[in-house]
Amino acid sequence: MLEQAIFQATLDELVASGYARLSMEAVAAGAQTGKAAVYRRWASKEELVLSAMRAMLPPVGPVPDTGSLRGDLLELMRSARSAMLSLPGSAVRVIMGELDQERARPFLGLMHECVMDPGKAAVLEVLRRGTGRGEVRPEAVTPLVADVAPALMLYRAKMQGPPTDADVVALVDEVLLPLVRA
Amino acid sequence: MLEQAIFQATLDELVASGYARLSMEAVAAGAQTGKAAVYRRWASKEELVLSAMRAMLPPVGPVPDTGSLRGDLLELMRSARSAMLSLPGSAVRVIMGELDQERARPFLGLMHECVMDPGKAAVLEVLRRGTGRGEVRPEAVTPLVADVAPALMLYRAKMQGPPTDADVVALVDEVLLPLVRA
DNA sequence: TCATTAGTGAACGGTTGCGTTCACAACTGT
DNA sequence: ACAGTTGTGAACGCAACCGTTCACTAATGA
Repeated sequence: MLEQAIFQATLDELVASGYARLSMEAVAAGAQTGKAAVYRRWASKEELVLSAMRAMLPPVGPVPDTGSLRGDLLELMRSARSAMLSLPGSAVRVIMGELDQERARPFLGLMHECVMDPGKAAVLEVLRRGTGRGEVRPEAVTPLVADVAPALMLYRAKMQGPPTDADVVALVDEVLLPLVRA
Repeated sequence: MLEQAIFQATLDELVASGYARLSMEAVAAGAQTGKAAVYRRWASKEELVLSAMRAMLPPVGPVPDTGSLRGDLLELMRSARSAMLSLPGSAVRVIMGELDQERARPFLGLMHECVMDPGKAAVLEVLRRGTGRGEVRPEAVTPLVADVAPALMLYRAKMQGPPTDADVVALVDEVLLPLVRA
């Protein structure tokens, strides 16, 4: 289907060129169609990218419940890593990287809604469950603490490249567990 | 001096348009000079931006030594916040935001050398001093832990806008101190 | 004063991309 | 078969920008 091909090409272009330099011409070429077909559906680059992101970001999965805090955090972070390394995840990283720029500001709401808020909610749920088991000190269950893992993963991915599974284990064992334990 | 004006305009343009869309014409116009004068000194946009960043980033200040871990961390993070909110700091954030893109890859070395490595070294020194005082558990003195603060500050700045002093205090008290304490 | 250097503003030829239009072909549904 | 819809590839006029060149002016130093 043509719309699917256009969305796919949009994400490819985002990852290759960033939002700032993404061009409708390149997207149309990547989808093997003409500009007219793209403009018939979306009036602007912004509209197209918003639609492509909404359509291509996977639904949020269930919050893991392994019976232990470490187990939950590991599963959550492995799932986050996996999302990060996917095409939609890579496109999200591009957009987030450009959020300091005025041009990408319209994407802030989408990033909150589809990426950050669900991720934060999942971490908070795991932490709450941990307080019930006496594994987590209650004062650690805050939005700020819940932001530590995504922040670190994004930052380290920029500095060193894609995170490994060992990176995920280190994040949980060296940062998250010491930070939240009772 | 003309070079100073060109560097200033370069940073202004970085913050306004990002690296991807920064143009030599806009830089020249911002410096109230002509393209020929810019090209006489720098062969490319990359060269210009590398030079401007090297010239305009302030030297790293001394590592605070207040006598207490909390005091040191607060001073360090206040200083980081202040740097972040400056023009060079804003330009650094733009470059870092684009590091996932091939085009900005040449800046990775500079970012490590002038921004990340010195910041990390300062945090590690403060932590090491804290182990000496029995305030910090020795296993917390790692590069990963030292990345928590910059990562969180950048992430939160994107999500919510410029950090306040209260944000800095919360970062120290809710995240850093619980994370590293003995 | 004169020679040299540097800067200015404009212009050049070329590239990329925008948003739009168009003639024609292909597809779909009645 | 016919009418309506959609897509294709090309073209349009315009804008922005590139890297370079140029005639002239201004500044500097001997």
